[in-house]
Amino acid sequence: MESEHLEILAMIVEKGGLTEGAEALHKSQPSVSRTISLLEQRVGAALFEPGRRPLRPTELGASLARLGSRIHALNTEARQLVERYRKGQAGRLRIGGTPIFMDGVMAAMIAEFQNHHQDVHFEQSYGYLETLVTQLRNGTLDLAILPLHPSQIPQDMEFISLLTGRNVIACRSGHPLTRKGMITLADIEPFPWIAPPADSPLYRDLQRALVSIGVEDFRVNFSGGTFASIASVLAGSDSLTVLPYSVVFQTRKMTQLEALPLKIEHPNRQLGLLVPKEQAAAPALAHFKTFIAAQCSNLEARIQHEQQVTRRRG
Amino acid sequence: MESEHLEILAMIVEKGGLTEGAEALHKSQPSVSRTISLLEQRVGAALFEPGRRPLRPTELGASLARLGSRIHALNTEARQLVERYRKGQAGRLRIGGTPIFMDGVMAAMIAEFQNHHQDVHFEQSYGYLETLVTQLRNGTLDLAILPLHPSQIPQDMEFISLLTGRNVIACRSGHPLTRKGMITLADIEPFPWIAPPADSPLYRDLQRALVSIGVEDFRVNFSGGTFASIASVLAGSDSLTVLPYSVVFQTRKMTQLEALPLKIEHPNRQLGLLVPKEQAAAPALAHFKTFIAAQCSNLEARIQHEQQVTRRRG
DNA sequence: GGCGTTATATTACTTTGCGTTATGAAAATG
DNA sequence: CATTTTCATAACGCAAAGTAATATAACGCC
Repeated sequence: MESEHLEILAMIVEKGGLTEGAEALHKSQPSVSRTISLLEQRVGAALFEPGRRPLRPTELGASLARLGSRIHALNTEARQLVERYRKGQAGRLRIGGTPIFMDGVMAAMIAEFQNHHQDVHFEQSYGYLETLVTQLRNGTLDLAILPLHPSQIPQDMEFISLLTGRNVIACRSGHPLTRKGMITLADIEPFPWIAPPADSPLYRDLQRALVSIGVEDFRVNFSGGTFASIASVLAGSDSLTVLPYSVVFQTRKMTQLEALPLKIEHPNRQLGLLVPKEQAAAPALAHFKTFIAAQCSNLEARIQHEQQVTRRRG
Repeated sequence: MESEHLEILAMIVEKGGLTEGAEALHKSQPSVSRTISLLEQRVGAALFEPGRRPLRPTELGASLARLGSRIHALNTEARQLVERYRKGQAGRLRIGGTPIFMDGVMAAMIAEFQNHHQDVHFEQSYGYLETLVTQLRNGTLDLAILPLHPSQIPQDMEFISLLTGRNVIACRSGHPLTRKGMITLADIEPFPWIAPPADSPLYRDLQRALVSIGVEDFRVNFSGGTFASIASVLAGSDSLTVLPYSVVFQTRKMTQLEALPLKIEHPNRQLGLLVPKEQAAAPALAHFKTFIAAQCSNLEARIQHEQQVTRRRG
């Protein structure tokens, strides 16, 4: 017994006649007539009362029609799912990236994206360049978010630059150092440092940044945590750390952080979005890419604007 | 998008491969392979990760497979329904008959039948010869239960005789008359009568029976009710009425009734089962017919047996 | 009851798609 | 790197579904 036939039966019963049913199914009347004949033959019993003009189903016919109707509903659901998937309104995006930036900037943007695309399901994970590229290649990840130097972009990948990778020294708002105009090496010296995970690019950034401003020896009193723990420790102490400015800017209200007005060496990298150069990417991915690009462009503009204001004031 | 294809997809995902899936579906591997290709083409997206040997579904493929699996479950349900219908274990039987006999004898037998055929649904109604035959003819009834004289059997109907239509005078057990050996006309005279609905054959039976034993004028103190109300009134008073003996016999424990040992004229009729001479009757009907015939034959035997015992004693 | 209208069944024929076997290609396995 | 396993493709026959044209049956209406 074919599901298709049950659906046809259901439509005929619903519409109350072969002719109307055939019309609703965009088929000819003889076609559905024969389908019913075939079905009756296979079932071995009449599905419609014989010799009745307003074609009325038998009990068995009505029961089968109910099942057919439920099958049809599921089929419709499948069609709608495909439709939404095609439009990028449904599906699954597996996104991986460097922990601090994912937590500090992307999470909020993903939330905003889901306000417009409710049925897109995100699977977020963390990682650095090598693992991310591997995962992108073997298809366990749909896109990666990470800081990258142009020379590091793999041949088989597309990199969309989102934000300049500028780092800053971050501290709690109200930190003693924020009250000073010019900050010297000696001013910084007393405060302990929070370090990101030792295998992260940000950790190397921290080292190089401190070297660049002359700090040779620094005391680390917290390391290895995620952004949430770093932010908490930072907000509850006078510790310092190095963070992407975008992260500080985006989360400063919630985390009570601010950036010290101290130029530190920043690596020549761009925070951006890495995806395989595939043709068969999930439709939702395209939407997400343009959405994130727009959000980050907006964020960059707000950062620029604030810097101009600060410069004028200072 | 065809439900059939979704079912195939579901099976492949469930079994974890084209080969196993094809086997489970009793099809060849190339066949299901092409079905999936076609489905992917129509959907416009990959349903399985490309270039993977233990064929793994994509997110979309898995979602569609879940729907396909539910469709398959419904299809299976439909097949099982048909199967049970064929075996007479499912379906609907619309049964109509004369009220007293339906309530007094048939209802208990239907209950017993349903112990063996749980999914057979009964729609019971009441009526007399004319309406019943009409309903059988226009297909709003599957079978009728009624008393019938052989000459009354319509040409296009089959009549299965179940019980002799013998009537008795019924009263509550413990009624004053039950203590007498021989009952005379004068004994009966003081008691009021309960009459069945005036349009019922039983009402005419009552009249003729009383005339036959010489009662010319009788007092009716209750009429028109169903068997339940007749039985209640009978049990709660010293009234008399005329009932088929099978009804009294079958329900005497529950209703506290008994029959007076008084021969009354009984019409030359058989209580039986009337069905149209159709070829396409519901399979459950055949089962029901033989079941009821057996039950009634059994009932008749028990009645016969009791009569012999009573005769010997008296 | 005969008659027109309407709905369904039937017929004849074409096309589509599903089934098969045989065979090739690609990925995993050792 | 060879072997095995698993999937994709090709070629072809057949069942079934599509069509238009037409016959037939049920219903309603004088």
